[in-house]
Order: sequence, then structure tokens, then C-alpha cells
Amino acid sequence: MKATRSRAAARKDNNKETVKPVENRIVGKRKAALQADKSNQKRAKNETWAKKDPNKPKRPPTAFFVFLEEFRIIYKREHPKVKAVSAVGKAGGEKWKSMSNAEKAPYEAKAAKRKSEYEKLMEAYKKKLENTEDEEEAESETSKSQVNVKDDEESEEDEEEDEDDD
DNA sequence: GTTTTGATTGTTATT
DNA sequence: AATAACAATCAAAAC
Repeated sequence: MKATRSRAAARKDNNKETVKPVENRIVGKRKAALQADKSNQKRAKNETWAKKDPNKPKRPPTAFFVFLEEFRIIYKREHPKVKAVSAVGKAGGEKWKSMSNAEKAPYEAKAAKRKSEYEKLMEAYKKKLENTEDEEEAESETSKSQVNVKDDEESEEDEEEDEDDD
């Protein structure tokens, strides 16, 4: 199935996400863009790639994924020999469907919490972008009523660079 | 040697 | 509204 190279390859080809329509509806057959992302970051420094968000908040894990994280550990304990991620995925999916809403409740709750954090991160992320991208600030609100004269202290502290450890 | 793929479902994002 | 894309994972496969 090389046809399903997904945007992962496209990303390395072009920083732009050339979202090409999947074959038909094979949704569960493409991802792995995270690993490439790591390399992309490195490459971004070397090349003019740019367009790489260092701290872009990723989508919050769904209840299923939260459950999977736990299930993975269990599965590995039961099948220490299994090294295929697909195996856990399959088993997890099967079990997930076997669970009742009550069982999924805690996972959904956690997922919901993650979502909240995601939104918050997204907000901060957007703010950062504006700050970074704002080259010229149009100050045209002279006659308008500026109410932001309070205190706009921006929390800029997370600026740790990724150092490579040998 | 580095990059990609594989598999699951749910949720976010875009159209 | 609907559909596409992506969220983790880790080792093997592919290039």
C-alpha cells in the first residue's frame, strides 16, 4: 500500500500539507507524521523550510487513545513478544467496543480534560503566533476607546530550545 | 541510515 | 453537514 504514503511523505516533500485525498475512505491507514516532524524541525534550522510550529498543540487524545495508552501496557505485559503496534491497535479497538459506556466514562472524562488543556494551549499558541508574526502594529484606535490599558503581561518563559544530547 | 508505515477509534478542523 | 486528517506507539520494512 505505498499509495497511502499520507502527508507524511508529502510533508518532507513540501512543508505545505499537500492533503491529497485518500484513496477512498481508508482513514485508519496513515499518520507517522510525528517522526518526520522531528526531523523537520531539525531541517528547518538548516533550510529555509520554516513553517514549522515548534510548540503547536497537538490534538488531544480521544477516549479511545487514552484507553489505548493503558491498554498498550497491559497488552505488552500479556504479549511481550508482540512488537507490532497494529496488534495493540486491533486488540484495543476490539476491547474498546466490548466495553460499556460506564467503562469508557473515565476515559472520556480524561479525554475531556485533555481537550480543555488543548484549547488553552491553542489559545496561547495563537497568541504567540500573532506576536511573532505581527510586524507592524496598526495603531489606528486613537479615537476609539482603548480598554486594554490595564495590565497585559505576556507570559513568555517557555523558550527552551531542544538541545541534542549525544 | 533515515523515513515511513502499520492499526485502532474518536475528535478536531477544514470545506 | 460531511469528510479528511490526525492523535500515540515502536519496531520492522522500505527506500
